[in-house]
Amino acid sequence: MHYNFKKIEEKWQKKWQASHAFRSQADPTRKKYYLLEMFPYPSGKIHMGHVRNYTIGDVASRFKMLQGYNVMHPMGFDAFGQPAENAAIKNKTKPDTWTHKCIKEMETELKRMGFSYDWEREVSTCDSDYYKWNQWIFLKMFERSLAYKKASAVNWCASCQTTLANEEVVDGGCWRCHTQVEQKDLEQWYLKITEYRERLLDDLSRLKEWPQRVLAMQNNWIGKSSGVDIYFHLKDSDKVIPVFTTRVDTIFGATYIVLAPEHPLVKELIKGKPQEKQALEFIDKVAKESKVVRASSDIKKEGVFTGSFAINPVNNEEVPIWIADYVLMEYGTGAIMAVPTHDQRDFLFAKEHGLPMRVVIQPKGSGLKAEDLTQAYEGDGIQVNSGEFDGLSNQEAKTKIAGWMEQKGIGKIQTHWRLRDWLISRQRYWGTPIPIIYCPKCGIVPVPYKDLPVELPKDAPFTGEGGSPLGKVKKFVEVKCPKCKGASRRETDTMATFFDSSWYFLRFCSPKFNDAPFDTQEAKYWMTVDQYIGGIEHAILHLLYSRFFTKFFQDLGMVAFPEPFQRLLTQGMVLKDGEVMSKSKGNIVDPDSMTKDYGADALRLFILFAAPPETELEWDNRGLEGAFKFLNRVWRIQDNLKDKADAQVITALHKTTKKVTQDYGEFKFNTAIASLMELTNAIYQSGADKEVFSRLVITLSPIAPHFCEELWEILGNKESIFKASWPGYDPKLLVEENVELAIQVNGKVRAKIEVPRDIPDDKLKELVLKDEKLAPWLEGKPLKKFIVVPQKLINIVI
RNA sequence: GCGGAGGUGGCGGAAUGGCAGACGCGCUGGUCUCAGAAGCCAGUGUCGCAAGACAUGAGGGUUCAACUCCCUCCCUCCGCACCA
Repeated sequence: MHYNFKKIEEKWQKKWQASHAFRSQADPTRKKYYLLEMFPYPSGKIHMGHVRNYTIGDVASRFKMLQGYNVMHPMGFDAFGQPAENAAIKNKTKPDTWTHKCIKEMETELKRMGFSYDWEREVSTCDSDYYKWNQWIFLKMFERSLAYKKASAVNWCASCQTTLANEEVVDGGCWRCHTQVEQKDLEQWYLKITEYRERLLDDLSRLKEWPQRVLAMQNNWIGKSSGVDIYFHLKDSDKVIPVFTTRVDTIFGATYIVLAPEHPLVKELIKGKPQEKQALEFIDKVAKESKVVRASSDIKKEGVFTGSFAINPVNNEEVPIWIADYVLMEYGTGAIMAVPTHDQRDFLFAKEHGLPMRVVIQPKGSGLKAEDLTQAYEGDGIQVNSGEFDGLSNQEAKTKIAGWMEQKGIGKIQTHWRLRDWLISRQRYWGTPIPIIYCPKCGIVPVPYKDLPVELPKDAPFTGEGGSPLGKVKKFVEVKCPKCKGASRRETDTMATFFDSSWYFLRFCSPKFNDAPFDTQEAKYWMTVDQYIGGIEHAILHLLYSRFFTKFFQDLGMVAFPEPFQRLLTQGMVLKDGEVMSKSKGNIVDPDSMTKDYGADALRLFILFAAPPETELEWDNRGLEGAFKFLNRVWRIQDNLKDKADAQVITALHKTTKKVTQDYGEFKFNTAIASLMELTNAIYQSGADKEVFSRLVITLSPIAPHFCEELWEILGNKESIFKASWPGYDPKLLVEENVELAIQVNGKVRAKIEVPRDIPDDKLKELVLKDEKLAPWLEGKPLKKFIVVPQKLINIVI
């Protein structure tokens, strides 16, 4: 017979709810711990990824609780977004109705897992008392010119019928539906995240408890590169083409320059030249290629001559101006100087089109000749053919040439960034309305703060055709201008949902606060988030935006810290048969059905035991059964308690307590569980008393909370186990009187010996050398060394 | 190409200079039972009857001692990328 998990889990879930067991309140006399897991999109059902994410968080949270911290562990819903609209169209319902139904269902499933959330702090981003503050933040940004509107080529997903931020384009496709993204010219709202790029980059160094790879990805994404803008004058006019380079040391080897086909000067350069027709054809061809195709054609470098020339400002040489597909308009200045001898791409292009080459960097101890090169030399060396800079090391020359060019006004030290401003307009209904009014007289007018929230009309028509439903709601669109009271039109785009999630961790500090997005006093106590847990897929998007918002609040004087998340854990994915679980693959394991068969505690135990939190986890039904078996094994201990446990078991208990305490703190739950299993095995060998069993139950409780509450009660305790305190361990009890040492001869184990723990080395040596098992190995050979590693092993070198 | 994480039994994984494979799954045997299930006990890296030999992606090195440190290389996954 197994323990009655169904009854026990329901019982304790009810008790926790009734007693507000996980309610959290600011208390300056206690040390706080803010534990947060990335809140879910309310699809209606939780999946194994959620279970894993939230179980890791729950164990950490309950462990901190037992250690006496004032823990805040909130949960909410990232409730705006497209799936609600799609569901509304499909099921002929409203996004609002559908979302709230899903939230209810998901709450139920989360509660069934026994997670220790403070539900009184719950927020849903689709409620107007949440999104009102999105609008408030937007207006604050607008006042500071951090929110602005501009016309530009934007990423457009034809399937989702909306624009996308750069961060939302993955491999040239929409992050949601993978449809190839098109470029479209539109006027859209942006947030000036680029104004924070320097701080976003520099402060990465503060994030010492973030995974390296997340830091690396953000660093990559922000993409700072330092170099020099060099001004090339056109030969036949006074126009200037700036080119950007990080290798200014190679400027004397620049034998031609290349523009991106989209470069604004190109049309002028080719006008009336014999090459005009050919060039236009080429530009047209490149324009038709998608970004993906253009990036993938990495062998052949195609291009045409414009017929025009420019002047290299360092030596007044005439250099031809080419157009090529390998130069990108969106990076640097959209134009490069080409140094075929010292850049592989330029080398290939120059070979292809017979362009001149000149060596300007000579590697130490060799004599490179341009005509002998089979590839570009991109390493360090000594400057040659570089005028007054000859003989310098190229690294030294880099600084000197840059300074010299600035002085002569022919170049400027420049930094280029990959990060672009954040496009937040979405042509969708189910999101936060952008609080802007367009007045024919006054232009762009922000909605006054007193008029917030701009509520989403609940009765928008959902047909799935003809653009955003918001545009069809007359009473929403047609408004009076707040300034001149004239007839005006309301913005019908909504905000990207990543806006909503960029500050929810602050809202949790004071979820019902009415005067601002959050109560600065509450935030002062609770923030920063001590531990944040979520999927690696948010390494850039959500985590970058949240960092940006936090810095903005810092500038508003609302928070005093630059970074929101102290420590970050990115949990690995849950796989089935080596693949990500997905509907299309039909390999989904539903957590809810697993809890029905084995209970939430067994599911929690298995998911933590099967792999360390950061690595991928292969789902294994038999592993889950094993976890259930272990719980039953622990359950049966209560039937055979004796009056006093053996010294052996006491030692095992203290060892386990030490190990579990350490491992929980470091999120090594798999080895913590292994240690608890070892203790259980030891108890099966020689029995436990009530004290030993009680401590086992407490140390297991963060992982299997319902199960342990029940045993705790059976053991005669009146209060919840989570009111108990975390057991310590006695270092004196960790060591046994006798220890077994391995005896190695030349590094190979040949015998074992049991000796008193503090035997002196000379006694030990005497004892060991007498050991008859070693005789065959030692016979007649002189002893060179006798190494003792205390309480572990002995190595005899002969 | 740049950056990050990895490569250990049949499987998930443990060990961060000190007895490789903890713990679990699976498998084998025993016990209990009329029988089965569950439970409990024992065994289980490979080769070998054994003594023993060989084993942590490959090869080299440092060390009394290397999964762990150093060098050379291979492979897998992830992010960025004709980034000038």
